[in-house]
Amino acid sequence: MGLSIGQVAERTGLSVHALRFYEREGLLADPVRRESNGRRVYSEDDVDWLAMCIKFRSSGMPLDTIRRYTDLVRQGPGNEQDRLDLLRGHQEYVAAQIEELQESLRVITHKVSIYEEHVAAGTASCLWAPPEEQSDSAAS
Amino acid sequence: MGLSIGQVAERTGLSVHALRFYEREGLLADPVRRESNGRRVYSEDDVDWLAMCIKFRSSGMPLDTIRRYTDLVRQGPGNEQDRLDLLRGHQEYVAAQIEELQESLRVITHKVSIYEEHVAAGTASCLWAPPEEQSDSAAS
DNA sequence: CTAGGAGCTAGAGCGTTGTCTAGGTCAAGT
DNA sequence: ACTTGACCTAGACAACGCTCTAGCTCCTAG
Repeated sequence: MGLSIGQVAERTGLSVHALRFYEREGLLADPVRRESNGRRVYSEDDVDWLAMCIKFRSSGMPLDTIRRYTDLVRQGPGNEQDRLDLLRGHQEYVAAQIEELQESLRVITHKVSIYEEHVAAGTASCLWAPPEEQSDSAAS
Repeated sequence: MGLSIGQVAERTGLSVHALRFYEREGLLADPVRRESNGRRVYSEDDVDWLAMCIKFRSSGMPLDTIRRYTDLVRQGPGNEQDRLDLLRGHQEYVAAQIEELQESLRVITHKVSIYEEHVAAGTASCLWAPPEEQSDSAAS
């Protein structure tokens, strides 16, 4: 039931350093319990919470915003609208990111296909215009 | 035909500081020309190249990698395979990012919908379990 | 003639997100 | 008894990607 920081590091993929750092930054919903000797004891709930933080982080939510969300949760019931606003904001942000990446991917894939032809044609490269940037801007 | 740094900043969205920074970092395919008085003169090609750099950056390519790509282009024809490898690597990276973001978006959207019900039900929030993290991990 | 604005270089500073070090405690194994 | 390994705190350091400052030169408009 109680997990050491090392165990939590192992299952979350965060380093023990990062775990302590996240705690200092106030990203844990409730203060981590301690053994008599001062060592941290994490619960499964803590791990679940951390997993959520990691999802937030990996989708580009700044630690600062995670902290604000955490604060709302820590304050308890009554601010669900605020949490919802925050989540919706991030939802839109992630959706926008996906859009942008898809657009970038199209561009990159286009460049890749041009180089593929180019390379497949072997020495064809030597036939291209010497001013490289021109051939390249033609490629993009 | 020749653009000042301010004009380029305006059309690329980069700051003049960032433009000089990029140049110092070797991200420009060819050295920017200068007026007699030392001021930079950019060509349309430079702007195109910068636009490509921005696409790379916004899709998560580190400046370092952009520099490597730039170096390849600067070296001229003959290394198309290397360029292709680099582009393919980034292509995969972007695709993976999109996947991850889509997964995150699903999770977030799920949380949002739970809070929406929650909020729509008005004071229903008060009916939920006081230990917030539990209700929340239930929500995720 | 002078003030403003844009540009220049070199280099310092900064926000974010960790990572690492120093110096120490504690428990278990040999 | 001693070593090893996990853990602790406080705080220094680092990578990345800019951003800003200081101190200067130009050009143009009033």
